[in-house]
This record gives sequence, C-alpha cells and structure tokens, in this order.
Amino acid sequence: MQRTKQPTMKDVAKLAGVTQPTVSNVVNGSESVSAEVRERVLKAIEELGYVPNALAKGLKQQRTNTVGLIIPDIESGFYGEIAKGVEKTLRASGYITFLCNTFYNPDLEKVYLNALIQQNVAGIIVAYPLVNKKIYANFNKFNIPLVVLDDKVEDESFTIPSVELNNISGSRLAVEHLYRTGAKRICFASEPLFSRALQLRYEGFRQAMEKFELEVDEQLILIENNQYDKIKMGYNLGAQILLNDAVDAIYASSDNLAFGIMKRLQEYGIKIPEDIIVIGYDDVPLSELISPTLTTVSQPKYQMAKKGSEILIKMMNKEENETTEVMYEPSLIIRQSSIKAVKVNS
Amino acid sequence: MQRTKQPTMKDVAKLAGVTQPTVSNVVNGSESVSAEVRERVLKAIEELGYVPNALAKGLKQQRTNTVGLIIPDIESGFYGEIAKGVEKTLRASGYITFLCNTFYNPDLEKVYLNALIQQNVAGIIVAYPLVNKKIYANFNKFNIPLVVLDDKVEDESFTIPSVELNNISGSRLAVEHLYRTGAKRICFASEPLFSRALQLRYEGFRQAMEKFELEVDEQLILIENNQYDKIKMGYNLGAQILLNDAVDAIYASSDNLAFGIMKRLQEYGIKIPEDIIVIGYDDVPLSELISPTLTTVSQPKYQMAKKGSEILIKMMNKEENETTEVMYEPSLIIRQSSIKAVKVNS
DNA sequence: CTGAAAGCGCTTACAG
DNA sequence: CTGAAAGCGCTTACAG
Repeated sequence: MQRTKQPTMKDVAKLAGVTQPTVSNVVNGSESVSAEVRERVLKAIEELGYVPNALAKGLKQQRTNTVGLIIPDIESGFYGEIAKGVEKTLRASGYITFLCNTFYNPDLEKVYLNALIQQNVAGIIVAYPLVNKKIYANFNKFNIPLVVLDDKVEDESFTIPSVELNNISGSRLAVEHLYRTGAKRICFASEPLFSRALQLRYEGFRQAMEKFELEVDEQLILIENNQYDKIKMGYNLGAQILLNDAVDAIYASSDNLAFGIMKRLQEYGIKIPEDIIVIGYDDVPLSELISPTLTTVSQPKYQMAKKGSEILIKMMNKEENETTEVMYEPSLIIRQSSIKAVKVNS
Repeated sequence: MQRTKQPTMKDVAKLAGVTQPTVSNVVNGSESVSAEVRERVLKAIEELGYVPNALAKGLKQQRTNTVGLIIPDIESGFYGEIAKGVEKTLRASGYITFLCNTFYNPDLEKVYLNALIQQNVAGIIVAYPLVNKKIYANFNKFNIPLVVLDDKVEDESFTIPSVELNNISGSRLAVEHLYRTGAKRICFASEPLFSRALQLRYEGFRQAMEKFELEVDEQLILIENNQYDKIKMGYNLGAQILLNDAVDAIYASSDNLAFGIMKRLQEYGIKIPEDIIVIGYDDVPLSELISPTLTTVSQPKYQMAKKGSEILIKMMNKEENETTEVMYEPSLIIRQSSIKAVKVNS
C-alpha cells in the first residue's frame, strides 16, 4: 500500500512552466491569467491528475467546506429523512457533511463537538435537543455558525437560529380529528418530555382537549420516565393501556411509539380502528406501510432539513446576520388507523 | 459573527513560557517532557481553551482521521443500520465519518469520490455496488484504503477487501423453507440484477429449486428492468403477480420489495400467508412491525458494517496488507408471512 | 530534556 | 498579466 505521492500545485507549475501561485489562480479563477497560460496549466493538471488539497486550502483560508450534522439515531425513519435533506442541500452548495450519531449520549455529544471544532467545520446543524445543554454555550464560545432543528434554544446571552414545527397546532389537529370521530376517552402516550417539542405537544394536547370540551382523564396520560427504544416503549405503554377499559382513542407523541402500541394491542386481539383509534406523530415512511396504515401528524421533515441547511449556508457565507426563527405548520394525514368502516346508507 | 481568533500552540507556548514544539510534545505525548513543564503547558491549554487544529496536523502528517462512507440511500432501513455500524466502529477508533449519499447517481458518486480525495480521507467504505464501475480504478490510482460491503470487485489489476453475505445460501434457506411449507408454484420477484449480490440470489434460487426438485415456471420469474423506489416497484410487481393464478409463494429479493408486494396483494383481499406465502430478504427493522410480520433472510448488517470498518482501520494503520475477503452466512427469520395456521389434532 | 529550523500545500497581498 | 515572499498551525528530525 505504498501511497504514491500526490502531485501538488508545485508539480503542475513545473510541468506548465509557470509559478505555483499562477496555478492557484487558474484553479480558483481568482486573478486573471492569459488564455495561453491557463490552457498550459489546465493541460498539466489533466496530465498529472492533480487534485487540490482541501486541508492546505482550509488551513490557509481559515475556512473549510465541511459541516457537522449532529443527530441521535440515523437508523430511525425520522432522522434518516432529515439527514438526507441536510446532506443533499449542503452538497448542492459544495459542502460535505460529517455524520455525528450520538445515540442521545451526552458524552458522545461532547466528543463530537470537539472533533468538529478540531476539523474547523464551517458550520453545524443540530437536529434534536441535545441532552447536554452546556454544549450550546460552547458553540457560542467558538463562534461556529449553528442551526438547530426541532428545538429552540433560549438563553439570555445568545440566540440560535432554529427551524421548528408548530407542535401546539399539531396536537390541535390530532385532538380535533379524534373529536370528530366521536372519541371521548382519549389517551395521551409519550416518551419522556425531555424536549421543548414534546412539552409543546403535551401542552397542545391539553389546550385542545379543553377547547373541544373533552375531559382529560389523568389515568390516561401515560408519559414514560426513561428514554429508550421508542418501539419497545410503545409496546410497554400498550400493556398499560390494556389495563384501562373504555379507551376510545390513543394519541401517541411519535409514530414509532404508536407502532409499538399497535403491536401490543393487536397481539391482544384489539382491532384498530374498530375498537381503538390510534394517531401518531411524524409521518415516518413506515406509517403508510404498517397495517392498518397510521393516521399521523405530518412534519415536513425534508423541507425543515432543507430550510435549516439554507439558513446555515447563508450564515457560513456571512450573507445574513440576523437570527432567524422559522416555524412550519404540521398537517394531518388521515389513514386507516382512525377511520372506522363507513356505513353506507342506501 | 466576528470569529474570535482561536488560540494556537504558539499562544499556549507563550503563556506557559516554553516553545511551541514543546506544546506539541505535551499534546501528543510524542517526546518526553518534564512533569513540571507538562503541568504548566496543560494549565495554559485549559486556560486558553486551546483545541488542536486537525487541518494543520493532517497537512503536516499527510494523514487525517477522516473516512468517507459512500451509500445510496441513508433513509432506507438497510443502509441506516450499515451507517450506524460504520460510524460507531470508526468513531471508537478516533475516526470521523463523511456521509456521502449518492441516490445511486453515478455523477454524484464521482463528485463524492473527488471531494473525499480533496479532503485527504484516510480511507473509504463503499456500502453498495457503485453504479459507476470506473470509480474503483480511481481508488486504486489514488491508493486510498478501501473496503467494499455487499459486493466484490473483481479486476485482474487489483483486488479490494470485501465483506459480503453468502447469497447463494440465502436463497437456499428461503427455498428450503418454502419447500417445507409445501409450496410448489414459487414466484421470484426482484429489482434489476444490477449487483453481484442480486445475481447470486437469483442463481441461488435456481440452484435451490433444482435441488428440491421444484419446477421453475419462467412466467413466475419477475425481474424489473429499471431501478426505482423498491416499495413502489414491489407494488407494481404485485399487480403482475395478481395476473397469475395459482401462485403458492413469493420470494422477494429484498424486504422493501416484499412490503410493496404485500400491500398490493392485501388490497386485493389476498390473505398472507393463508393464500400466498411471502419471504423477503435483509431483515430490515420494519419487517417485524408490518402485519403480517415478514419471514426473511437475515443479513448480519451491523456485524458486516463493523467487520468492514475494522478491516479498513487495520489498512489505515498499515497493520495488515493482505487483501481480505470475508463472507457472512445468512439466517432465516421465520415470521407470520410464511406460517399457515397450525391445525391442532386432538 | 529543551529549542531552533524546515516544511506540509496552499492563498494572498504586493512588486514588477 | 506574472513572479517572489510570507504565513496558515502544526510535526518532526536534529542540535544542544
């Protein structure tokens, strides 16, 4: 595995009979070069198979074309789509993305932040509420352009551009739909409310229940205490739900949670939607494949990822200085899990 | 967005009253430094919040701690798990991963390869058979350590370490299981056989059919001509299957394909497994959530990703020079889609 | 054990 | 329009 020495601008210059800075000018189009010289240089580049060294360029310019994407779980449908949107948008503007998968581990969050700083990334996108909140202050200290997705960081000393979903109206959509189906006894099932987004979903749920004059049964507010695999969590919550008789409908704070719940209910012979209606949140790809297909509050994930990336790109280009806060509106995707068989009247 | 100048080793050296190379020695533990000096330096590092510059280090050392991961679709369950395994394994050895999502686009494959070369990555993992086969020669030319997952590149002029699944025995497991259920008329449904892996699945299917003395009906060999979304493709293939009466079982070359097929069959009131048995390939997370849960040939994806990463790490460390070819054995995960209700005899 | 020097591959003024 | 020079932040011999 003898690595052959890569040709440098110096080698190109020698072959083309010019100086090395002239090669630099040709490559970057920075200063005007006579057509004749340009051609000689391009030919030499071609001949040697010269490829610029991004490290040297970055070191000199004090600026790179790399960006860090911090997400908790690349395998989940939700973050997979986010990653795709971010990566594609950044790539189109010439940036290349470091994948930082933290598994919600605060130590790893720290490790990654450190690694990204060492790499002199031009910017960072954080796609979930970091467990280790102290890290936000670090971003500020190192002055790295940062955009937060699905969260908003509030601190008196600094503000961070964010792209979020209107989670209050997401819950309103869900409850309104349940109200229309005639459901009375509605269960709210959720992972721990560790993020702003989840807190708002819960708050929105209570607000909407009040608005539609539905009674909240505190027995039916099922919020887990510990964070772990959401599908398993749903499966466990499903067991709790089985203990309650007379539940009409379940509003789960994420699709994955809903999948676990449905699995458990179905194992016990409960029919969805005939016996119990289920609504999820996120609209991950799976939700239209599972049986019954899942009614869910849809987040425009790809749009949000794209928008966040665009904001970051502007920041990295210093095009825009003001702090931006974008909020998207959710929509309700109605599928089988909430539509009881229609009775046809002749 | 005034970026405050980051402290350098020079700044640390000045504060600690030593020279800059001494700081380097302390940071890297490369040469012995007196305990007293070390302490002074560490205190200065702490005080200034010094973080090493990976670009400068990489430039000087002609070696980085970055690796490129080239995958076609991060959103799919299969590659999501691969990405997770790769990223985690490399991270544990101090490498940080560039995510290169190609969407099976040969131009993007080229663009990414170029970007990775510019970044001076220490190595590259390719997790699928590249569409643009010429690229493999480029890797060789630039002498970048490379490992291929789920494929094997055969060229007289060079060999590339690979981690694959034994796809012949995967098909044997599937057909054997179908044989045992009593299925006679077996349909083979697949995306285009653009990769070695898929070709071997097909070959393995024919071999196994012969072995179990099952007749292959060429009408039931459904191989798509164009590559597109696999679930949609399965949905379309499902329509073709409906045209054939008397199909006992379907062996789909991937789970996603099977999902699409099942969706179509179920829409037409066909019961799985009562009417038709379905077997998939890959064991993506979804396959145990869908209803009925899907019997499938399981690939040890995480293991394969981990093994491939470990091989790459050794190559990058120049620990091992020989070309490695690893082959994993698949296993059959039997779920509802192939188990007809058991008749209990009293 | 410590310090002075060279150089990795570039970009960026600046002089001609 | 072209060339000589400095320097980005490090590592790595090498001399003391």
